[in-house]
Amino acid sequence: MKRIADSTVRRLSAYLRFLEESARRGITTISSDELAKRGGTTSAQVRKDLSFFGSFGKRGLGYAVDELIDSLREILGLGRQWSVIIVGAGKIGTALAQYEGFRRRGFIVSAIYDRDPRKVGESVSVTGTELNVRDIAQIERDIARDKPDIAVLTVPGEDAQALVDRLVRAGVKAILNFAPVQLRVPADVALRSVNMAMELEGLSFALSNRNPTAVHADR
Amino acid sequence: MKRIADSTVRRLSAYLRFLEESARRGITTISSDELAKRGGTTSAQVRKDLSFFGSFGKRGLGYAVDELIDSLREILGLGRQWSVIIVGAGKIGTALAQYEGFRRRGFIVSAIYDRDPRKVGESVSVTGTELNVRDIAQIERDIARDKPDIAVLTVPGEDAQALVDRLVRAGVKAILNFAPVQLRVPADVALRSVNMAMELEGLSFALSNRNPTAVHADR
DNA sequence: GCTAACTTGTGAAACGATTCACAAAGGAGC
DNA sequence: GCTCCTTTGTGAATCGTTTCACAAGTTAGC
Repeated sequence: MKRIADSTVRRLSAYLRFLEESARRGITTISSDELAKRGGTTSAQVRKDLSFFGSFGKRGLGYAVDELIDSLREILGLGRQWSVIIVGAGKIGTALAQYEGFRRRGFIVSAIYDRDPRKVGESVSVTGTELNVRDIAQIERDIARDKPDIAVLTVPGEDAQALVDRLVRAGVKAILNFAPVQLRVPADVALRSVNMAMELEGLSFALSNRNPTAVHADR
Repeated sequence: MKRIADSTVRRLSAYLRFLEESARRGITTISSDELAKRGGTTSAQVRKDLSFFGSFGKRGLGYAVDELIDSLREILGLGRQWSVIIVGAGKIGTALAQYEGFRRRGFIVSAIYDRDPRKVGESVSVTGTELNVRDIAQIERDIARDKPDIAVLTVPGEDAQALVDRLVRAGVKAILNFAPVQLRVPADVALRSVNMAMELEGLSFALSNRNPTAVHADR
């Protein structure tokens, strides 16, 4: 029961994406080396990543594309649909709600919230349907009733930690945070943060230090 | 000079954010331990991170908040303004253009592009001003003339690599990618990627494997 | 059935990042 | 000036991840 590194999980996602593309092109078999080239890593890394979960290849031959896709989807928990709520109906929140890539991968946006009374009741078109913005005041009740799997947080930084605390208390076990702050959650809650200001600062640093520091990081 | 790890740069951003908050609250001095608590790390880590760039504290006392803010801004290259172009005027591109956090930190959106003729010419309100969506066809000419520092890529995955190649050929040295694909750039171009599908898959994995029993056992 | 060509799966080695632990330095009280 | 308390800066130890290197399994050709 080994702990799987975050970087490993990210690479598995990348492999899956490339495998799906390969399948669409009719490729049926692929080697760890081909997979590595496209994922920007090495064949040993690919094999090591997969070896945490079992052995999926055939020596001398490589991996069966369709089988490996199935295995990776299983490993990543993509064999089912996940329901997602979006907390914060600002520009980014509504843009995410409308991003069809989510639905395509099984992440279904089931509700969107804001605390601004002027926004509550407004209609947001989510791929395939329409959702009305709900009042954040009712979020605890809704969570108790609907048991969403994942909350996406797109509120101003000042409000983020207080909202996370409410979400966690209400029983949310996975949060994707877009607010530009460092959040604290209990150990049993999964948290990922996307901090665009931080990414831009990373680029700023790279541009300012264009010495040997070959910053070429695509996680 | 030693190569600075990506994780270090991210933490420096986090320290800076917390320091700015502390300054607003009137705190003038801070220890590595306080800084660590808030950044979710350890005091030794904080001191090590800073030690790559010099020695900024006073033994027995800690760090002067204002001085450390200045030093970090200098290190991260935030002592100047950076001009940013946004490539792709879809939902996410326009949402980012309007995100005022960028401007506040010195990242000025100077142009936004799309290839859809119906979008070209449309007006997008960027904090403080208005920008007209330009035709991607003219992006090489514009880059040669305006020399933007950073390009933010918010186009569909299928188009992303081809566009990156054009941007790189035109002389762009830093790219922030939002397309859900693994991009290749030359070593002298800084690249950061934000892949929301990958983040959601990371949460999916965490939710699926949270009874840490099923994950791997044998050998 | 044998050989050659290939590719996986995996211990071991190398590498890189984090944490430890402590000497050095600054401030406060007397 | 001396002692005590605090906190930095940093070499050394530790820990975790990546890369190496090779035995073992698979296919193809003859």
